[in-house]
Amino acid sequence: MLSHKTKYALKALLFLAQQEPGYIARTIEIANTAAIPKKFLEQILLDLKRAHFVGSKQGKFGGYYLIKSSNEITMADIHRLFDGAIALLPCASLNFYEPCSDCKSESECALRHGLITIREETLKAMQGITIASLVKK
Amino acid sequence: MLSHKTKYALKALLFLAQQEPGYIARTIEIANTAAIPKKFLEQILLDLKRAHFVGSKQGKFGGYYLIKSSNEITMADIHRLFDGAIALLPCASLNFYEPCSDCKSESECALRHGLITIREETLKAMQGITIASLVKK
DNA sequence: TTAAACTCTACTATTTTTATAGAATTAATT
DNA sequence: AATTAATTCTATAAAAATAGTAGAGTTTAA
Repeated sequence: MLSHKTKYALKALLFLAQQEPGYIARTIEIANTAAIPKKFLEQILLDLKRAHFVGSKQGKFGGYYLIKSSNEITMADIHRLFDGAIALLPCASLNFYEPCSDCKSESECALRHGLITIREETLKAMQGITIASLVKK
Repeated sequence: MLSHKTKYALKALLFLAQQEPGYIARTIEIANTAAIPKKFLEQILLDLKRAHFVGSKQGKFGGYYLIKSSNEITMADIHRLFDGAIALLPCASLNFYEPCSDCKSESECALRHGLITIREETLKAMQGITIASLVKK
């Protein structure tokens, strides 16, 4: 399941993607439209900025805007940024790999093979969904 | 990501599936082999029993055994039992459906469509992995 | 100089997860 | 009947993660 943080991030990106090119949206505007607690959204937008999905303009009349094309931002990207691994266990993860402490031999682990298959399919699906594809529907 | 509970449940089922037909395994035996805290495993086995995946024999020489064929127990089943919905949000879930409180119109929700697509693919993959298929590898 | 915005760090409250404890019950054996 | 060894059940506790809040600092336009 997605955390609220990831859900809020997606809603914020969706909002930004629907604005005119060049438009700078204030946090409060996004918060009100997308029903997100404002102070919580501030942190999320800052994280999105640090990950180079959005840009910001400071000071009066400042705000946020997309700097990455909405068809290059996938569900997988945002999930990984806020909720971490797509895989069901770290041992089956590409970006958040960690060996299991209780696993004797990884290559002989019965579970891992199945989890890798599931991760491959889920990742494929999540990479197929972009902010742009969501806006279009 | 899977909770420890779900991971432990899968390891316990994997253990049971690898025993001779008719064999009754004690909790402590499963716990030691699969590296699961014994008291935690007791709860898990009880849940698996209530969900009719395993049966139990009480008293001396009692224990647990599979009552469902290992090729009829899928990753999706066990995930749902312990970790709940496969979908990324309740509004996109089949078995744990709940409307979003902050969503005006579900049919117009941009996010939901994508989440349903992802759930369909993930579910398909998870239903394709069974305890039997894991044991075989 | 003021107003309005983002930036940053710290904190707190809540919920969920991960166990642990211990008494009660059941059944086989002696 | 007593003993032993197992499951069953409820309650509790400790730890971690999540969700949200507070407030001071910085930046920029007017």
